Amino acid sequence: MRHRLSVPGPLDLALTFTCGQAFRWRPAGTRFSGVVGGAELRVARSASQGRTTLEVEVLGSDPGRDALTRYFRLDEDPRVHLEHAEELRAVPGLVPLLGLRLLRQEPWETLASFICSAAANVRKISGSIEGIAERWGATIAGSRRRAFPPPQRLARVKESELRALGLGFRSPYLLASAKRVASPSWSWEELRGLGYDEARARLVELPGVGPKIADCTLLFGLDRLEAYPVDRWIRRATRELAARHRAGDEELARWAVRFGPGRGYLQQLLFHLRRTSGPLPALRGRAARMRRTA
DNA sequence: TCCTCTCCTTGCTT
DNA sequence: AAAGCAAGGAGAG
Repeated sequence: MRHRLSVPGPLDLALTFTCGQAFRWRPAGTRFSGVVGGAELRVARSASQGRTTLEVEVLGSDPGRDALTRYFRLDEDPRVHLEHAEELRAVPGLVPLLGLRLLRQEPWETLASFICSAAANVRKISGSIEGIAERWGATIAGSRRRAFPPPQRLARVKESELRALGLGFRSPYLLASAKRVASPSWSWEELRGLGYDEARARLVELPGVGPKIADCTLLFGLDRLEAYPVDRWIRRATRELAARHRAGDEELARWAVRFGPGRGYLQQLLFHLRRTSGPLPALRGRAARMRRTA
């Protein structure tokens, strides 16, 4: 099955897939291959007459056109998220990153991925997630890749098996969280209905999940763009922008509320920018000064 | 309550 | 070759 999806606004596939939000995408010839749900997707960008199109080939169960549009967030132009953060236009190198699309990923896979992210790098996280899928994931018709296993499946593996995959100290956390999420008392739908603070508090109760991983799960897996995950790079970036070099993580997240409802997306741009381009200039806009105590 | 420090695995880099 | 580093969290002090 093939789909051709029209793309509003800029689109940079390499940036979207390698920026550290998702861990199952990799180059495949001139395209990118990724696993989403029960399908392998092979995607490429094409453009003609000023219109951009995303070409999607589906192997396995077809998510359907609407689900793909949602996953790749092609129902919006990413530039809208800068409307409440005009001062960020002054940050060199930020605007060219707007081709990065924040993906709407599946919450369990997102949670598991970021439990694996503790004190790891993107390459290691990808290897861990791919290893879990190869070992316990369902096969995909017509593809050599495998789906990411549901929590009920992962809840039945042994900690030693996770350690054998190289997950190290993250192994007991991932296993225990899988058991919690697999239990009947856990409901992602209920979580979606909660406010940001309550949903975050619920996630932090899971073993191996602190504020940062909870925010990543909310942002990448539950479509909550008000989440602003503060990791070591965003800590540096935001301290520099705010010119508050002693600020703690929660204080930085509160400061970033000024970036508006799309701050989670902007966090992703800042994360990439800070990693690739070094220190950022302090914001000097009127808003930055007036709301310094917000 | 909040802050700081250390430990926890692994593998690649310097 | 020893140390540093990588989308952190838990527990102690």
